[in-house]
Amino acid sequence: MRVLIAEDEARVAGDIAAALAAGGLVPEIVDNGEDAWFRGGTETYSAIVLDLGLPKIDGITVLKRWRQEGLNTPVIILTARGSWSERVEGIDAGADDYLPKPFRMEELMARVRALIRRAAGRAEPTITAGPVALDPRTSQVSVRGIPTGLTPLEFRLLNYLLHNRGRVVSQTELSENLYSHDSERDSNAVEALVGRLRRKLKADIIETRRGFGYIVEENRG
Amino acid sequence: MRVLIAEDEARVAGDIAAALAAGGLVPEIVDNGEDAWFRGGTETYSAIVLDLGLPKIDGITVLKRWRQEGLNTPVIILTARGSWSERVEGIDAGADDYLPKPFRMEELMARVRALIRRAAGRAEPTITAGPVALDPRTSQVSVRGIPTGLTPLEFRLLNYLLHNRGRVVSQTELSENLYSHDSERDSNAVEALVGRLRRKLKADIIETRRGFGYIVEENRG
DNA sequence: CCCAAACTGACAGAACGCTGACAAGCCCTA
DNA sequence: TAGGGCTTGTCAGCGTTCTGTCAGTTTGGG
Repeated sequence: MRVLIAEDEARVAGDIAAALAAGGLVPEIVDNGEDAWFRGGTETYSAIVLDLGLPKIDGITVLKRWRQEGLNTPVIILTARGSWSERVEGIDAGADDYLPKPFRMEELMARVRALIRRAAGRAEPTITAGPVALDPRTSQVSVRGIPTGLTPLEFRLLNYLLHNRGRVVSQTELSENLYSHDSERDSNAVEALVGRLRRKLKADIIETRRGFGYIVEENRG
Repeated sequence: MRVLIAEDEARVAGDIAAALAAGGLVPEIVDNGEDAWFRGGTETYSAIVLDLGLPKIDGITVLKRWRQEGLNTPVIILTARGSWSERVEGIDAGADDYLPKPFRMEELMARVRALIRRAAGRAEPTITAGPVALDPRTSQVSVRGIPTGLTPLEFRLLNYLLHNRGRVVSQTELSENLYSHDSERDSNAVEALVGRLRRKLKADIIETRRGFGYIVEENRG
């Protein structure tokens, strides 16, 4: 049971890590938003403890990106004392719970455990678009019921598009979200990727909006 | 600013209504889940206060149905004291905020106000003029409800005109805003562009002010 | 009636996106 | 460590679509 701790104050992070470890969990610490985003998006954690005041990328932004990418790991955010707006914003951005600072360690532990327990029971519904079904739990994609093997990158692309159904997603947005950063200019990597994905999903669910980007239409049967 | 209160205990409902009214909001009370679902789905409210323990249909179910129907009014749920699972369930079901009972009335007021403010911030983004509707979120334009495919430049032109409704926009202003740099003198690119756009939007929303420029009249009715 | 401004259709060069081929990088196995 | 398979970025060629320009026509104000 790995738990990601995104907290820039080393002492606080250390305390949380110690408490979690004492509870049988495996803590990992990052101290800035960029690392948090990357680690959270690429590794698998049972839960994430996210401080909102992070260097480089702010916590809310990190959370929003995760949710947009389809990450559904339970996230508990640590908010400044009495900052009500932060809490609402956090919940809007997809936080599962929040804890105002300062807090007692036992309380954090209780909530983290509760989240993990819940997440274990929670069945994330598969996302579908036409004949394509994506199951985030097993990372499996099937077309007309037939399991289809996708490469990791293809899967991330499809996942992102499905989580943003009904919206035109530009190539820049895609490359920003699929690759950690330093988007290469003048590269047709995304085009090639889309082409490969289309060939594997025989279904024609990804439309091109020339000059705008790609779109998966909202559920049509 | 109407607010729906779904709460079966008459005294509590009355208290909330009084507090909201004192805050300049217009409260409406329903005392069971069925009415809540119906009223919430058919009337327009700025926010909804939803007790989870309702007769006939349980609050979580009502909330889930609303969200499924696409209702995106902010909802704040009232949960039983210390019932952690209810809160998580509520958020999963689409609640924007929760408040454990018992609560101080000021706190409820603060949260309702925060939600309304937030909702106002994410104002409905589609801009309309006559039968033409432009949705920046999806980069889609529809005329009389029929999606209409525009090229990137046509889209930018329409977008600019709609953002400047009721004002005459000169050709130079347009070419300065549509093209990144040095507008060509002696070119009728803009005229050609306007012509193409007009043909696609069968509607006659772009008027010519000979010698001055173009204008899209302010929405009336 | 005159003339400039605006419109329209045709056209060609530019921009865009798709595809197949290839190669570099990576992981696994022998 | 070498080799094979898989993944993914790059490149070049191709067809499609977009868009500026031109030429000819229409419109509208004075």
